[in-house]
Amino acid sequence: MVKTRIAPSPTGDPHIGTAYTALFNYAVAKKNKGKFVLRIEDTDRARLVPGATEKILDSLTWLGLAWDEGPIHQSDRLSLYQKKAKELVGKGLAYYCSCSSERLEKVRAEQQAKKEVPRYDRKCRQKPPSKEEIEKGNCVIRLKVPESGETSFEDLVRGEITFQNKDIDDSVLLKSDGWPTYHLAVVVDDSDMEISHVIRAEEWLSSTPKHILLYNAFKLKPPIFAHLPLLRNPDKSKISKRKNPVSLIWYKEQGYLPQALLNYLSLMGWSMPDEREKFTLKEFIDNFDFARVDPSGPVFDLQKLDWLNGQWIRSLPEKELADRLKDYTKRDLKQIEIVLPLVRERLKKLSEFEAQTKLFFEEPSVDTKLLLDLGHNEKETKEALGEAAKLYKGLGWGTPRLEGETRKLSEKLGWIASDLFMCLRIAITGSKVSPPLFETLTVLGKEETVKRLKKISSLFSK
RNA sequence: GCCGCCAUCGUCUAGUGGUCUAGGACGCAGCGUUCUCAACGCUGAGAUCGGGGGUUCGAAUCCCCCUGGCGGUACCA
Repeated sequence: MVKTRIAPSPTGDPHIGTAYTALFNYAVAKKNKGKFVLRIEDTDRARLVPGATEKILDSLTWLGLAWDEGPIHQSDRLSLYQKKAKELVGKGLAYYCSCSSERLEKVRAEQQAKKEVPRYDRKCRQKPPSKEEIEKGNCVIRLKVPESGETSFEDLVRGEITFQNKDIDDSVLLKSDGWPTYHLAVVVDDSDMEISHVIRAEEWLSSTPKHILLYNAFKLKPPIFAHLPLLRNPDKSKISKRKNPVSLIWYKEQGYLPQALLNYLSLMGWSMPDEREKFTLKEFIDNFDFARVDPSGPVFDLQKLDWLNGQWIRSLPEKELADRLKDYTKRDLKQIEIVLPLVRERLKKLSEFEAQTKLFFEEPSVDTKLLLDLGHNEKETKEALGEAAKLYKGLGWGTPRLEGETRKLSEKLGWIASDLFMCLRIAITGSKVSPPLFETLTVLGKEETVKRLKKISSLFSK
């Protein structure tokens, strides 16, 4: 059975890269009617952030990437890793090391000074620490990497990849605090959980041979590997907080739709056979194929995400959109539904809704200078606003009639129609930019419209 | 430094030896529509396919070298 997993570390806010990797893992699992597992890799006790796990769960749920198993916490499996590490020592495939981090640093510094490759000098591999030292508990367990030969594997994205064993360090498997490193835990867990495809970011590519060596040491069959390209900043470096928003919480707060984010992420290093750019998660799953994954690292482009989000906002059923909007505004569902048709095609992100619709619920402040910039003096402007108020007061409400009558008024006043429209727009919305004027008035209502016009009119002297 | 991965418009990409004087999308510019802004439609600018060698009748596509970018090189993941 196909089984994939997403294995984030709770060391900070849920990361866009986690969503990216999760998406591909999810797709592979679903396409093959397999399972998608969530595992929390919380073995680094120093970097643990309280509450981070919950946020990761929330984010994946928000995205709609539901896991079939988990969340499994590595911290619940501590004794298993310890047992496995000792098992390797017993078989002579790993060894205890008592070197202090100070010594390790010193060795590294010397190697670098001599322009050698910085890596563990294998002191304890030659001369193991004494039983007493081991019992004191300050030792780590290291993998005994073969001194010659090579380790290779087939990557679904990149083909066959080979490393020389002499280039591989004797990595720490079990830290002196008794917790496993990533390398040990990932192999123990992926095999234990019967993960069939390890789909992860490219940054793991160079540690994969260590993992293969571990599978060999345990006499286990390695899973299939696929290393996804790394999302990049505009300067091509690995995507990071400093240069790009990376927190999924930010994307949610901004009002990106999960469908749009997932859709955009699918476009990173992958394309539909027919080059369609807007598609659903289901369509992604149905069409997914590793052969279409491009190994080069794509730059994450917020502008294109914005565009795609706008596309999704416009194509979602109105009811569903209104429902989504509830988290981004103080208005209630009924209010949202009334004004939504007027702003929907102007929205790129849900967070913009509040600012764009404020004028319907609260009287805006109006800068009279904007009105005068239209080329009519105070007297003419006051007259126009007053006449409009008078006209509307006795008028049956509705967009076509409002427009028709306002056009007539512009002739009567001697204004260019578009200038008068702009004048009314500013007086009523406080802005030179708004939804279509008469539709806005229709929704605003006669009473409020007349009230606002009168008020602004009264601001000008005769 | 060493090891590995990668290399088509600014960005995301199509392209798997001939249909490519390289197609689409975002962004940008212009035009149209129009009461503003959007949305929408059309047009345009924008890539001698990183460079150099091969292979071949023929290369963006295959091979080699160079260059460049990125990642790894932790008792972090």
